[in-house]
Amino acid sequence: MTKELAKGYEPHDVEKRWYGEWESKGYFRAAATSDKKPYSIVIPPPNVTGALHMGHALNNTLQDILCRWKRMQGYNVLWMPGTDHAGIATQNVVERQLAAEGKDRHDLGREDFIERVWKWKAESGGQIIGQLKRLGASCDWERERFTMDEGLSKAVRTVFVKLYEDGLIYRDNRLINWCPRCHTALSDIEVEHEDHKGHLWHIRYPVAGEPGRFVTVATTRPETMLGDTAVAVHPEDERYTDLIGKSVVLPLIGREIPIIADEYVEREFGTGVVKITPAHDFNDFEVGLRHGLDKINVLDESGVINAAGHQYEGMDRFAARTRIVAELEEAGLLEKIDEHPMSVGGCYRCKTVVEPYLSLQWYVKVAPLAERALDAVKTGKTRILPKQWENTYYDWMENIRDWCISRQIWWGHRIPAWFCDHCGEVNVAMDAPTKCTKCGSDELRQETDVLDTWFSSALWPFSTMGWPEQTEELKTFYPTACLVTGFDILFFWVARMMMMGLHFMDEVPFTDVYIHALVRDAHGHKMSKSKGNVIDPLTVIDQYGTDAFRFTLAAFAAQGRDIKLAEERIAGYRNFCNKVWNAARFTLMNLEGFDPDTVSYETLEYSQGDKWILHRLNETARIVDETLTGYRYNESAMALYQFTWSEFCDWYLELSKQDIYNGSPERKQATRYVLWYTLENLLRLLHPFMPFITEEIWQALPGTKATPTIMQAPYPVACDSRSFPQDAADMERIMAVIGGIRNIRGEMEVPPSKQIAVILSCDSEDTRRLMKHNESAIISLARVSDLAIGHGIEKPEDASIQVAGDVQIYVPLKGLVDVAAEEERLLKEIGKIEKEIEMFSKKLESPAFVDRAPAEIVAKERQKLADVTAKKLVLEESLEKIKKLR
RNA sequence: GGGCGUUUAGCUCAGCGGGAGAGCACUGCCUUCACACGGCAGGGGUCACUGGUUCAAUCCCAGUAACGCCCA
Repeated sequence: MTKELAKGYEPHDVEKRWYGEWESKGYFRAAATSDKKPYSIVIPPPNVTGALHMGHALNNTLQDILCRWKRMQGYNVLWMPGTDHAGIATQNVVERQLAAEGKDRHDLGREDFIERVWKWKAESGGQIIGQLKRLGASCDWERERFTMDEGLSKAVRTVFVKLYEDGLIYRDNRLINWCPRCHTALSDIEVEHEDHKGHLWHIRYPVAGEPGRFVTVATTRPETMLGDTAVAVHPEDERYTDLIGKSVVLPLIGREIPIIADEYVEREFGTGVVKITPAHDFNDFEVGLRHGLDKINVLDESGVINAAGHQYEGMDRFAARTRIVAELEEAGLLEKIDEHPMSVGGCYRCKTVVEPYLSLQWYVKVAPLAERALDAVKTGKTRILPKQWENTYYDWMENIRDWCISRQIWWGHRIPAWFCDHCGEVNVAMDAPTKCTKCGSDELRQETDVLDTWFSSALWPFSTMGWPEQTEELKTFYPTACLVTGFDILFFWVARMMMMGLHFMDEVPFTDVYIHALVRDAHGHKMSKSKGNVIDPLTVIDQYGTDAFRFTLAAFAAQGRDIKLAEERIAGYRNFCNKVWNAARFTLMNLEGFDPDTVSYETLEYSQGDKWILHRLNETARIVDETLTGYRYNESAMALYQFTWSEFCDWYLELSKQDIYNGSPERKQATRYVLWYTLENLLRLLHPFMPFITEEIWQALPGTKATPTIMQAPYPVACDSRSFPQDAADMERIMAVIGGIRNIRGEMEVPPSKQIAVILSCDSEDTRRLMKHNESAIISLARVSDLAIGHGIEKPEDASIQVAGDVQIYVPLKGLVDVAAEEERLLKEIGKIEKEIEMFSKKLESPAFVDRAPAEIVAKERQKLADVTAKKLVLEESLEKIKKLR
């Protein structure tokens, strides 16, 4: 039954082989209907242009851990995969290709361009799917969706029409954020603000009809003065009271504009006089509305000055700035230039400086939607974890502004609205109407704008399950169990899914939102191509294997903290994989001819060590269950790591050797059973974290398997019948004795090849029996040739001593070491103990502590002090004796 | 300007109201029949600073500083 395993773990072949097997056998498939309890997660759809980066790797590893875990727990698990059409990003990719051919999208025209994008997608889009598979992602690939596939497009149109009919979608001509390179509107959150060193230009505007009199305005954007339609002062600013109602003459242009008073003006800013440019500044736009000012747009869609800019027409906005400043200076109208730090908005796709731009766009009225989304979190229908993010969510939801959803690009869901050229009516419908619903004209033009990419993503939890059709999938899997994501898309995506889910499904889209960290480089910097500090997950996988990488991510995924990915840690977990592998090799080597099917757990007689490892295994299962339930991945990973390495390998495997090699047939059989049992359970516990190596080993284990894959084997649960706290505690006393002997060996530099004689003097009969009962373990793990156990034994004069609980350990030194070394060792040991004694004594001497601390705490401290004092006494006596030997 | 987070061993990070932990790195011994990607033993920390609460603070509270992030 058992197979030979290679000496070291070689991940690549194993990964490829098992992933292919799992996928082809349909183990990732979810049933639309099932008796099992459902558990569903929708993947945050990566951009179809995307390549796997650290963020994806973390995000998807965490989801896969949950899915594999829940699947093993017997749930009907759906992990819904797919990709996002990523409007602007994808259009940019194809436009860059065209540019390389010396063309732009207008050379192709809309239809051909879109066709070209589809072609690009078919050929090179979605490479990330293959990369997710290398990560081991157990998505139900047969259900893979795309935000622009037919079903999802229908969902998008349905939602748009319904929201329009509900009065929650409207058109308006106002200022939006405009990217002069992408030639499209952006929503507020698609603008990334960055601090820049800017300037504050002080410009003199001559007062009309009062030659020689000026007001000085301060501005960070002098070129927009071309569109000024007023200057404003604070109504209570005494410096300018007499000017209110008068006019100034706009320099360079000569247009006369009014001086108005508005409380928006900060008296302390600049000179207290500001220019008002309603078409190019968000605040000025509001002022303009209050005062009925004209809005003069001086830019075209590329950020070039238009005809309204008179002599500056055709100049780029930044060139115009330079020219205007120069000409103002020439005219003696430039008073001064101050340094001025300012925040500049950039397009989140291409980093171009965005322009507040006056245009007619479509909006979603979000206030009513936001209210429900807010309420759902406040009432706990959806939990956001870690909890601190709830406040961020509340803040944003409470201050939310209407969502600009139209984009002037071609790649995306075209807005289902048709304008009647005859009567101007806007017809919004699922499908192209043949005539105007108002006037019956057939002169209809479809809106050319497409929807914000995030509009379709907002529907993802239900559109992927077939909505608006009432499918079995929707019934079974909506709402989903958990959404795993980074905080960077909390607003872009999570908040909007909440709003749309509640509005259209009347239920939250997920009950938990788990927000994970951002992956940074080892120094805490954001990874970016320009900084050259990007670590490519695929390179890591090539180098260390998927399992090691996944385990690293899980171990780093502490809540509420960014991950600084240190490569040494990955190497450390690669070593861990190798350790698991070799533990399995050892176990299999010793299971030759062993058939677990013929052995029953109940009939075997277990040793102290057996019970200890069974107990620890049980505890580990309990901890993993608890921590994973709370999304405390790092704690699960640590518990598994410690158990595997420090307990199973370092102690149990070593303990088992003497029983396997020298034990009675019964002892040998029980040991083989416990080895098999522990390893088999451990593999299942580890599987969600390390899917490949666990499957590879599990398949090699002897015994009949109830399932064809470890993926479907039940996840271990802690049970009281396999909990042996007393035996485990006793075992730990044995381990302490072994530790004591090893300490002497180590400190005295006795090589492992040298066997030593040891005398154990126990303070009680109980302890003596325990030691005696486990003497073979002590002999074998401490490499003892001669072990004497008794109580009240006098310490031989030339022996080295160590104390473990109520056991004194004597190691006769003759021929091993010189007394000086022992003296030094004892002094060191006593030094350590003295510190402890001091601490406990101090505490117990304080009446306040003894009187007010809980009795059990005081008793505990007393016991500790007694133990430590006794130990010190023994060590001191032996130090005296050693000194005499000199 | 508003909000949030972080500060613990040389490095990367856990932890947390009652004797400071892990991995890597470091020192010593060891090619012990699973593993040198290993074993055993060991060194190393006024848990950022200042106050407060408490019998007891690395942990709770307040403030300070440095760094980072988000929003305006």
